[in-house]
Order: sequence, then C-alpha cells, then structure tokens
Amino acid sequence: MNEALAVAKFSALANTTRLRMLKFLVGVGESGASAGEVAEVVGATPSRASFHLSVMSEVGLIKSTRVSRYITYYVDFAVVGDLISYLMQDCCQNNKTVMDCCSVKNIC
Amino acid sequence: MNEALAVAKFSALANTTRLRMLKFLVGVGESGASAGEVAEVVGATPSRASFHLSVMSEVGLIKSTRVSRYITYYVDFAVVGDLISYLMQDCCQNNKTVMDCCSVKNIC
DNA sequence: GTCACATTTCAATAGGTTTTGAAGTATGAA
DNA sequence: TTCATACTTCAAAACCTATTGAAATGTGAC
Repeated sequence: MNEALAVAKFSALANTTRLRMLKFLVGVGESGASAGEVAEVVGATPSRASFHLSVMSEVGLIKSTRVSRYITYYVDFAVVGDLISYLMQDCCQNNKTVMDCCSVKNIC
Repeated sequence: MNEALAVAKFSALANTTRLRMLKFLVGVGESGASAGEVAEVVGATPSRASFHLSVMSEVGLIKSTRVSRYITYYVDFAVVGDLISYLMQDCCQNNKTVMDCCSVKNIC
C-alpha cells in the first residue's frame, strides 16, 4: 500500500453513507448483499447507493459479482486490514501508545 | 468514538499533504515541530500548511502549544489509536482476516 | 515604540464530491 | 418478444474542499 492508495481509501471512508455500507457488508460477511439490500439498509436511493458502492469498489474496499439479475457486494477484508496496518506501521511507526489503544480494547 | 467523529478523522487523513504532515509529526514524537518546520517538510506555503494543520487539529489528530513566537504541533497518538480501534472493532467487528493483516506484519 | 519573524485569517478562485431524477443496460419471466 | 425488476450511467445542480496571495495578528528583539 502506498500513500496515494491509502489517501484514496481514507476518502472512501470519509462519508457516512459509505461507512454505514461498509459496516453492513462486514456484518453480512463472505456471502455479501445485493446493491438493493445495501441501499435499503443505509436509506439511499438506487442511484445514490450505486454511486457510493462504485466509490468503494474503485479503491478496492469492496468487490462485486453478478448473481442473476442482482449484483452482490462484499467486503475485501484483506484490503481493510492492509489499510489498518498502513496506518499503524507506515504512518505511526508502530507507536506504543497507538498500539496500546488496540491491545487495551483486546483487538489483538 | 462515534460515526461522525470517525468520518471527520478519515476526511482529515484523505489528503496527501495532511498524511505527510501526520507522518512527519509521528516521527518527531512528543516534542513536536513548529508550523514552519512542518510546512517546509511537506513543501507547503505557510498559509496552506496552516489550513491543513487546522483541519487536523479540529478533528483532534494533532494538538498545539505556542512556544514563544513558534507554534508547536504534535500528534495525539491516543486519538490515532482510537481511530484504528474504531475501524477494527466498530467497523470490522474484529474480523479475523483483518486482524491477521496486522499480526502477520508483527504490529500487535 | 518600531521592526522582523512566525503564523493565521480572509476573500477569491478553482476544483472535486454528492445528490437528484431521468434515461440506459442487463437479466430473467411470461 | 414483451415486460418487469435490478442496477448503473448521465447531466445538472448544489455543496464542500483546496489553493493562492494579501492582509492581519501575535511575539520577541532592538
């Protein structure tokens, strides 16, 4: 992950609708959810949802496959993990205080 | 950390100049650096640096104190840590694949 | 006080993002 | 083939963010 890719991913996360979509897609896991379901859950019109889903797809946070006439979107967990490690390692140089925030919360 | 605060912090990170500032400030640690030094390192004019530093201050990623006629900026490592745990826990529900991306890289 | 330096603020401009609704494409059912 | 459904694309408008250079503020030195 380089700087430009990280900036693009942070941009993708810098929107309430998209962050909600990500959370929902994390919740449904590997099986994913259709664009329509995602739209409904976050309360967005089809075109608005499509726009936000495409923003997240472009940066790689989510992937999609067409299943009959539905398009299934799902999170690429490895990409999210890479973004987190970019923030921890490349940005924060594995700073102890930053890492403690994670261990205190039993994340690692 | 709530959704709106997380979105604001991701917005702050969604800019190359600001991400470089953060990296530099992480590097200098507790002692921090003056606005002028930060500006020089990232290659920004004083007013442009001031604008970006204020964006990061507003969301809490960095703090500042005046030292004589200089203003020293430094990273709030705990705030960065909180953002990372928001992403891991609240967004990714401590998903195994996401966490593996961190342990593989010996972050935690 | 006057001056220089460090930084911020302001106003204008340029550029990018988001929303909206309408039109278009893709798939499957009848 | 015709129709309905699922989704995307497009163009316009609205909104937000970034850059610039000039003016303002705040601090210390003389």
